[in-house]
Amino acid sequence: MSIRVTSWLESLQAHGYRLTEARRAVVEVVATSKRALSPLEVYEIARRRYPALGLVSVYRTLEMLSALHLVQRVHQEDGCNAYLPSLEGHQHLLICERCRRVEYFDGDDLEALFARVGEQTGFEIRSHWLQLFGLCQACKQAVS
Amino acid sequence: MSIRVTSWLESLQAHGYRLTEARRAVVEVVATSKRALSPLEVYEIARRRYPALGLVSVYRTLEMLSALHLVQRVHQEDGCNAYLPSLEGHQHLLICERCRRVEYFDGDDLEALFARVGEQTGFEIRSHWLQLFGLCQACKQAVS
DNA sequence: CATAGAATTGAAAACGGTTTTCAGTATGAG
DNA sequence: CTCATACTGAAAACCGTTTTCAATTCTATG
Ligand SMILES: [Mn+2]
Ligand SMILES: [Mn+2]
Ligand SMILES: [Zn+2]
Ligand SMILES: [Zn+2]
Repeated sequence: MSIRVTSWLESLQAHGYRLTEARRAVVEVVATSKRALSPLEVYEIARRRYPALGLVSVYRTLEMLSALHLVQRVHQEDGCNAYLPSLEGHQHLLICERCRRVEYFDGDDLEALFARVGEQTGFEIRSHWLQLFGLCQACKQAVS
Repeated sequence: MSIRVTSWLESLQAHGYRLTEARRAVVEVVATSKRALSPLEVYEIARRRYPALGLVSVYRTLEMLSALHLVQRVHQEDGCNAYLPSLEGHQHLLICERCRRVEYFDGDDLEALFARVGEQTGFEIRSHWLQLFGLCQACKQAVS
């Protein structure tokens, strides 16, 4: 059992949620995924372990995990309904346009840019998204 | 009549589309907006000029304008169905979280970051999104 | 371990934004 | 002006998501 699965289940419990088979199945799928999954994809995969699972429970569990900042929604040109484990703290995503595999990175240094843009526009800047798109190593070879 | 309205209408015509009242109404609203507008918002505003307008035509016109790269879809935490005029070339958005007003900026220098992340992950980086969120001058005062 | 009450479940219905269908209309080339 | 056809709006269909609800499952407590 992945450490992340255990830790998510403990988090749910610590926030007063009960541990049920439906939640366990959803958590196991999402917490161990290396790619962004839509609710329907989560449903189809999780049902292999727990066939009685309902799609509604996938939505409800994703909403909880989202409120606890354990998952985040990923936006792409071709859809904005995929979810991914959130790492600790602020980080950015690099997404494979072909297979949806995701890598995390940080180390952007945009403070100077924010200051300049804030000054020029009069905006108070509160947050930002920086997301890269491309092809992962496997898909790069598959395509060429 | 705004230069951008004229230019969009010419673009549509140049690509073989007919100029109709419905299209004119939609183009006039979207091309002159300083804020990202949802199809329904476009519909409601455009109907003040052309009451016979159907919501379907808003969708159809937005799709054309999008294919011609004259508008772009804007993604936000609370929804991804708003459209905005696209400026020439690559640029980034700064969006007011309260009123959706948008400013454009460029001058990001992220090439070094892309090179480093590409190297570390093995990805071929093809594009990126950089979007800032905050409060515009007017909303900053209204909130405080 | 047994109980009881509340949280949770999945099925079905409802919802809301978007797309398709279709018969009538307006556009623009000739 | 005429005519073929691109385009229209209304209505229906569609599809992902949310709500409703009666039945079931947890878990705190004895
Ligand atoms: Mn950052
Ligand atoms: Mn850029
Ligand atoms: Zn989005
Ligand atoms: Zn504002």
